Amino acid sequence: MAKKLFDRRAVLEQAMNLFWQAGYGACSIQQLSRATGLQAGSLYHEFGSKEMLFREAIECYALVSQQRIEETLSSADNVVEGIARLLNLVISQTKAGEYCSCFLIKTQLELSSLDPELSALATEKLQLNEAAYRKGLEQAFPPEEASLMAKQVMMAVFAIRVYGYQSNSQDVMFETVRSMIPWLPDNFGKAQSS
Amino acid sequence: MAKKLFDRRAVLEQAMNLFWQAGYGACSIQQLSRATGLQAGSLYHEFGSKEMLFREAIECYALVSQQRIEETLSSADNVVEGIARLLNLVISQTKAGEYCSCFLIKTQLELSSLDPELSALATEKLQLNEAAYRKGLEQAFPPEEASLMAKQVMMAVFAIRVYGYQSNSQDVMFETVRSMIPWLPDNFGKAQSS
DNA sequence: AAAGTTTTTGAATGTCCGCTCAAAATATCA
DNA sequence: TGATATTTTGAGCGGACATTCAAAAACTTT
Repeated sequence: MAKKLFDRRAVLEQAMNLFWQAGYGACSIQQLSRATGLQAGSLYHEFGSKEMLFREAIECYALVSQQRIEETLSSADNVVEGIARLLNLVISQTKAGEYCSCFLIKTQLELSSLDPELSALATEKLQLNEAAYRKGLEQAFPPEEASLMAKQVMMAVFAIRVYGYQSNSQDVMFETVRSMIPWLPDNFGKAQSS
Repeated sequence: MAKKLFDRRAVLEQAMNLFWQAGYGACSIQQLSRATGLQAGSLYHEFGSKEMLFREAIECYALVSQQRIEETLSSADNVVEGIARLLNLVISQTKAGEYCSCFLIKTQLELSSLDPELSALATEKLQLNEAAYRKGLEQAFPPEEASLMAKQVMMAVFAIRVYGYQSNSQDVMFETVRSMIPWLPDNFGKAQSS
């Protein structure tokens, strides 16, 4: 049996980046072919359809975010420090040259009317993120409080992901987030980044 | 000279609703034709191109939001009450059957790569919203504080507009927003709606 | 009612879309 | 090396897209 000549994971990541940047609808098979180095036929042979490729791209993106949250929270001195570090990261990504928000949020908004099922997939993945925050927080706070705090974090992330298009000044966002989530450490936005 | 047979404003609003729901890319001229009752040729005769129609739709949406903010803030007992009322509205819209977030936010995210100019137009309009909040707040707070508070409001609105896809329970959002913006009135989310 | 002007129509145009498939290339196995 | 299995190719398919434009309709003015 002939072996595949490409690295499936690398191809998937290229496709993911393109979908993330351009959106599902605006991303043509030809563009995907160019970006991945695979011909159209090969893409279909490997992934089945544009939609199935997109689903895998979403899964890939969601897995990475989920792991980043879990690892950061468990490796930090305490949960609150970990969350501060994560928010720090989200804010710092805002100043990237080709800023393109969050793949899951973009998908949710783009496809809510056109393809509710795909939109719902993105929603599910975001809920997993929230659950990861909550789980971490429950190790230091009572369940009720942890749940509220997790929602605060999610909403702060959403706010940053959208506000990132408005302002190129991170300082403003640090200050705003700090005042919106009063339980962040005192040094939030003032010390190291990442 | 023959008179036009349609109500330009009504046509524009129908087009705006379709663009708002489906997005720029996913909205075909044929759909717009069906929704507005005008044939493709008439749409081009009147608006020039799909993009120009879209620009007018954005202007229309932005004008309405701007006016709602200004009127609500100036007619309320005090600015903080007015802002509470506006946040109340944004949260309550979340439970609408065909929830579709905010036209400006969706445009910003959809077109940031594909058509930066249109995306920037949406960004400008959102900045006008923030300016309206700030202007209102400056009547009761020092400029520095008013500016921070306006940013808090914007970020809360962004958060709600995105979180609206996650949860069908408004209570959660009321509580979260209240804890994120501590200066809201005590009855926020507990008294009347609208 | 006739002439003049603008609006409205909707078929036609060329482009790009997602997707298919027979043929060619390539790898593995006997 | 030859037989077999899998992957890769890329031209080609029908359809949907934004846009155009000559002709028809509708309205205003004379």
